[in-house]
Amino acid sequence: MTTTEPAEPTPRRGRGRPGYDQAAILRTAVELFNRKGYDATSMGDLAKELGLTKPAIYHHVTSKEQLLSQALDDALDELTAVVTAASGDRAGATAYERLREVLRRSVEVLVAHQPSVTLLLRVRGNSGIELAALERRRWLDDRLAALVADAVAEGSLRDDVPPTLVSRLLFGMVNSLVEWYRPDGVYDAAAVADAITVIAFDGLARHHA
Amino acid sequence: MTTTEPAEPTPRRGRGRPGYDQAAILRTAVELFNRKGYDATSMGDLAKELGLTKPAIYHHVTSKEQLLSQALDDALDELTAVVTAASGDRAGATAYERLREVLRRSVEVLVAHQPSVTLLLRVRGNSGIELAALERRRWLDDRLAALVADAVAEGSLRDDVPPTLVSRLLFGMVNSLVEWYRPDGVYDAAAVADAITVIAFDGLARHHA
DNA sequence: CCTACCGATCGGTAGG
DNA sequence: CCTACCGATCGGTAGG
Repeated sequence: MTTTEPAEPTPRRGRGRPGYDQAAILRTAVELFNRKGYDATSMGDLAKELGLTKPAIYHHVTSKEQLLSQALDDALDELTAVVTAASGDRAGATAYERLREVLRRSVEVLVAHQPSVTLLLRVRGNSGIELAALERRRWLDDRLAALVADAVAEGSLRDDVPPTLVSRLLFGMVNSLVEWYRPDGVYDAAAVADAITVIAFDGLARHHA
Repeated sequence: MTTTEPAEPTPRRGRGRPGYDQAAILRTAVELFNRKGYDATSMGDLAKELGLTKPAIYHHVTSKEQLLSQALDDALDELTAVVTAASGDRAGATAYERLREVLRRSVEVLVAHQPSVTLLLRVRGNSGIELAALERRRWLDDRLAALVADAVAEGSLRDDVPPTLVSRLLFGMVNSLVEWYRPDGVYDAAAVADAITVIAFDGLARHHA
């Protein structure tokens, strides 16, 4: 199990206790949620990780679910921005170009917001908050499927594979990022986006009919 | 939330109670684990789903973790068989052919054993059983990465994308199956395997340099 | 009266 | 298989 240092306390404003703010607690909470799972993470675990007592956390945060909700909103807001920017035909951009763009920007979001997106992709719908997040996710998936269908319709993508299947697999590949990508590793977001684009559009095979 | 009927009780052996056996309880348990998450599923939930009391379950099963362990073993045994069959060069088969084969057979396993594989792919390492499963998974991933590297080395796959990245993305795409594939849907295992193979090796783009 | 907490414990529920 | 429970721990809150 990886040892993780809690998010840095905000720079001390003079004398007194370290003083976490809401954002720092959220970062540590999301990291724990992803490492152990949301349900398996107790507020006591979070307190220990932060070097606080459990009641002290409630000085900054109203509930465990609020932490989940904020992380899910962060991920969903970012992904929604990407999909919205790529949906609807912008001046002169083909569906194919917009699909490439949404793939590239999705990878950037997954890399820049990996903790919250990871949490989002693991939501099961166990509460109202989770169900609402799943509904927003479905909206995103529908937009992406429509974009793929548009690219097939305009003739830039092959039409011998069902567009819905292509959409699932394409973004399944992108989403798998959260399971293995490490920001301190050898690949940056651009390298991953390039690899995905090459695989998806040009294929890996060197010689084929 | 989807309503799910519990696994059918084994055919009654005459008079008396329905009489679940271990396998039927395991099926229902795994289905619940996947729907709500392992930690969020209580043995009471499982009892209600089966129409039994909580203690009655322990007549058939020794612990909640045992149910998890059996499901993980099922998934890992199946995937290991696929990878073992494809690893090491069999008579006359190129790495490229073996890679295509392992992709196709992986899809078949994911479809035929979706519940247990889904559970496997969500394991976080929260217990000894989970850590052992993660170790077996890592072994599989290493074998798959080696197979991709072999295919690049023999010249059948393009070498301008890092093989480790290709391996991650390829099996990320395959593994995403567990998140959306429905056995009662329009696509069978062969259709999905074909789509993955086409995307991965030939690419989606219709015209490219 | 503020902030940033603490020690102790609440009502419920977990797996067994 | 059920009724009746256990040791422990859950998320959250009391007064100070």
